[in-house]
Amino acid sequence: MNATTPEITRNQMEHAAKVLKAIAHPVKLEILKILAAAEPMDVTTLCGHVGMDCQISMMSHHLAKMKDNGVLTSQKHGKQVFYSIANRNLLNIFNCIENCGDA
Amino acid sequence: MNATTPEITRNQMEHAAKVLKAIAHPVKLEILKILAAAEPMDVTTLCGHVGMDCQISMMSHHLAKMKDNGVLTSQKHGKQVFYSIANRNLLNIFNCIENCGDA
DNA sequence: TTAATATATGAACATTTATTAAATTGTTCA
DNA sequence: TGAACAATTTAATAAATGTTCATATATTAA
Repeated sequence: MNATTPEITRNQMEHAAKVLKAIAHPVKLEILKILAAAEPMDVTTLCGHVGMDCQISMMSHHLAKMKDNGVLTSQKHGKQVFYSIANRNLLNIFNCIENCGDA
Repeated sequence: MNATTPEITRNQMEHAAKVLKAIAHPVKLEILKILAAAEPMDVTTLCGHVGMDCQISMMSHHLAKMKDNGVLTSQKHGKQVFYSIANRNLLNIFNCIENCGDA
């Protein structure tokens, strides 16, 4: 341990970077925002909210990555899979960014 | 304008995604954290704080991208260029992520 | 069992990002 | 001027991402 930046934090940084990478995409942010307002939601409905150019396959890829990185959770009911936000604390990210936009 | 997600937000999402992409990297997050504690700072000093595996050229690339996306600002003094955080509001991101890590 | 629906997966491709080395610009000082 | 230093730029390459299409799995209904 020296006086500069402690080594320990490196792992935290790597984890944080993974989480951020898992949401640093317009569609993924929109998924978060939609779920923030109405969660849980199934893939097809979610796709409808995202817009006309939405494809289920693409949605599925995005959702899988977000789930893999601990951003979302899922629950199966019949043929449908419902997604939720794993930790709503993450939603504060929107505040951070909004305030930065035009400052 | 329909009842689902308003079109307007798309631009905001795209902007937010750009900002997030510009920091979603362990070294970039570390740069932010170092500057948060002692800003402004020149490139060589910053590189020293990041660690032994730091190369000036790499640092310069990271800094350029962060500056291009409005995350950092820079000011030249003599031979050195000092970087600062454009909007310290963004630092709240660390809180969001820390609280999400192991929840 | 077959058909229909919901979602996931895998391959292929284009695009973007990260890393490194080499060359370049700009500044200060002798 | 020219040597020394700080930082940027460019180019080359490797690696990761995003998108689309085709296919596969799972569930339900007929």
